[in-house]
Amino acid sequence: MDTKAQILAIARELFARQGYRGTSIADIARELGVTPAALYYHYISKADVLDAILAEPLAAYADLAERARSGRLTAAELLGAFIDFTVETRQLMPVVSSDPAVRARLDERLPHSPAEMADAIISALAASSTEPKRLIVARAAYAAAKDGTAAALDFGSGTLSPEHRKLVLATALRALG
Amino acid sequence: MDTKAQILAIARELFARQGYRGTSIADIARELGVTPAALYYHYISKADVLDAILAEPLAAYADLAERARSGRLTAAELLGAFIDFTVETRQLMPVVSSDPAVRARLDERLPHSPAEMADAIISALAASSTEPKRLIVARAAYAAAKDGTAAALDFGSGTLSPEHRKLVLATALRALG
DNA sequence: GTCTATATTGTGATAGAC
DNA sequence: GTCTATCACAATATAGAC
Repeated sequence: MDTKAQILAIARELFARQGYRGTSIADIARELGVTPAALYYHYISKADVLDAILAEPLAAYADLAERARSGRLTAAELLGAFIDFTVETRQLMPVVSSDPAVRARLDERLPHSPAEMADAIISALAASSTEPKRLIVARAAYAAAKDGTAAALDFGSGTLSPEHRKLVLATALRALG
Repeated sequence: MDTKAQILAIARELFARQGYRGTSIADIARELGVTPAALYYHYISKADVLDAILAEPLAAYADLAERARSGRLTAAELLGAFIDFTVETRQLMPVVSSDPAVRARLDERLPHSPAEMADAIISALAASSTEPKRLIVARAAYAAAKDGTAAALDFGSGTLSPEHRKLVLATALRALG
């Protein structure tokens, strides 16, 4: 593994465990076995490391939101895709996207903020209804899928069995009504 | 309002908006119209301010977990109480409890960590079953109640109407199966 | 109760040698 | 590519005057 990728792997883990603000360049450098200055050869700033880590998950999320907007997916397909996305990004998204500093950065750098993308998915789950009641239920179902997946990953040592995937999907669909 | 309470009100809002780490003593002091040093007359440290803010919500949460452990509540009663708790602590709990620095402090200061209390409630929702499938569904229902309530509060300008409360409760119960 | 002044530490980041 | 040395700054916190 080249150094840039190593840095990302370490930063990913530390950001997930301690948060973005709670992790210093020195923390990452220590884990890698170099001095902080060495990191600046590979990435021009701490925020640049964050960007590199989030680029792929955010692109996948944007893609999911785009498919949701198209209206060509059933609720089951949409929730299933969201469950799979949650599995792939489990360590990172919850911790990092809850850091206000990170959110502010993403809001000014992305065409659509993560919150807007979530809205697109939730709106599609509500069958594009603008009625508050449908949107409340859709957001509850979205949360059920996310946290149900997280719970299943906890019990499955980090992997989601097909059986548990079915269970979580059925639970979220039940919530959706 | 006395100064101590004013400080808490300001800190509560800033912590909710910018996170604990993202808010400095200087930020709070500026909002109050004094110098940072003045705050140290009222609270011995920034963590002390945090403790004062969280004491009441955490006690309420611990009480809810205790009632869950007693096994004397139905799933509907438990979820209803959790929805009401979520309404009362809406600004604070999500942001603050997702800051790793805050979590670490709470873990070492409380008899039961917030995560343990959540487990107690989720276990009760699973009817004290230790089967992973039941616990996964229970956690999904718990999340549906939480985020459904948050969505309803968004649409209701910060208040939860009886109608929306019924809706969220029904949605979470449906997820629970 | 609040101020000024300051100690102290941590952090992101740069310059320049090797 | 990595180092040493260092800067600039922000943050928590304290001392002591008013």
